[in-house]
Amino acid sequence: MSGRLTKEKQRQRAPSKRSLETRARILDAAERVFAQRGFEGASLRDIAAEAGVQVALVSHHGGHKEALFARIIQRRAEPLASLRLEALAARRAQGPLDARAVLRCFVEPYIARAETGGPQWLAYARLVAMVSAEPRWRALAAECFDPTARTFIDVLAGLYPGAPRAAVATGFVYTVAAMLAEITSAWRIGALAGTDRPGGAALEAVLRFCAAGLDATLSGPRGNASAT
Amino acid sequence: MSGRLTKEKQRQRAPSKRSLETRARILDAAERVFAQRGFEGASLRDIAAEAGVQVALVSHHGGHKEALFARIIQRRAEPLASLRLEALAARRAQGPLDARAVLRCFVEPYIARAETGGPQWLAYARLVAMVSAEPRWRALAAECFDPTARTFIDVLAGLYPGAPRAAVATGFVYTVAAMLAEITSAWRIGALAGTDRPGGAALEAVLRFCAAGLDATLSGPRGNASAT
DNA sequence: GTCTATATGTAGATAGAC
DNA sequence: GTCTATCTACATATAGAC
Repeated sequence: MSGRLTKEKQRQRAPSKRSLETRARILDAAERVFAQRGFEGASLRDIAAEAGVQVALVSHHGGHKEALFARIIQRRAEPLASLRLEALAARRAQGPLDARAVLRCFVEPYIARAETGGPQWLAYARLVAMVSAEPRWRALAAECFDPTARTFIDVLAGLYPGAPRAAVATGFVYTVAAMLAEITSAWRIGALAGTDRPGGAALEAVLRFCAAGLDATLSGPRGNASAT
Repeated sequence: MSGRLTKEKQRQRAPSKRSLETRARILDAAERVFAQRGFEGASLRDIAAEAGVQVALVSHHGGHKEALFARIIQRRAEPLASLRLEALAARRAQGPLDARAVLRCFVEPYIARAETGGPQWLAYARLVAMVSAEPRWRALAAECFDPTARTFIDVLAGLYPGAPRAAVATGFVYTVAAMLAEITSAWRIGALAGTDRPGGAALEAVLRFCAAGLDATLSGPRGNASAT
């Protein structure tokens, strides 16, 4: 009897290698299709076709549509959060922080993967932009992104003791917006400029803009709206 | 015969007052519903219900779904572009420009209406964020937003003669991203900060952050990625 | 201009064979 | 775990009465 139970447990807990590959293929396909067509615009049939499997398999591995979407966000949000927090800890060990260094720990893991991590990370970047912007995903965003965001806001607030926490949060959200725009609107920058930027410049561009913006927001005199 | 023709033309070109009101009600309803549920998530039935009319009437006034969406974007994009260009011309007449003054001419007409112009302008702000982010609306964005954007980029480029145009375009796109984030992610800023910001601070927050970021991007030495 | 009615397609979900 | 087949619901769009 115990032998039979163990066997059943093993069957539940150790999916075959083939099954795991299929599941990953489905999640990757869903990531691309959701990113390209939006949540409502992507049908399970599109996703199945992209993954090269039958429609029913998508439901089987992904659950219902909304659960599938949440699973995709969570799948990369967790390792990404770890990378950011590890970068912050490592940088802290090296010496005193400034705003640029803190922002770099947040931005760099994301930009580096979106630029060179292949189409999956670029697709994921689009999904993050969607989740951050649409109120529909408020709970998902809070679950996946807020803990790390709070940590970074805390650290930044520590660098500017006089600044109100709302101002720190504002600057942080603008930074995230610029970072997401860098990824999802690179085409528009190219179209408006008429020239291509050199590859690899994205991280430096975001850091330069946002570190200066944040510093002006948090260290300048407060409440003195200029007349211009 | 000419009398009959004239009468027909008049019928085509002078819709009744009631018709115009119905059309506006439909466009307003569509603006809210699209903003709340996204393009694909909003059904013509939802829009009809929101407007208090029959489904077929939405098609009649709005055309097919995609045309209806484009119409909504265009409806406010045109007056908004005029407001921005007029503000720029007026400010120019007052004396020498700096980056902050230029950005203010772009940002202020939008932020002011999104903050105090009622739910329609807030809904429209969300739609602009969608159009700016999703590749699907690339052509619409180019048509509605690019001419004004190019004008502002030209003016900014004139203020920083040494800066590459790609850098100016980058800073401008980050500014637009921050402005849109201010509108569509105010809830998130509040959630992360734990406190509400004072009303009316949005314009000043965006200007302070982006003017400093732009100045650092365009006036600093180029190509010297710091080690931190 | 506005309504009712409906044509036609496709969505998400699942039951059940293998 | 995977596939076939199908259910039910709702989408867009339009024809035609009033």
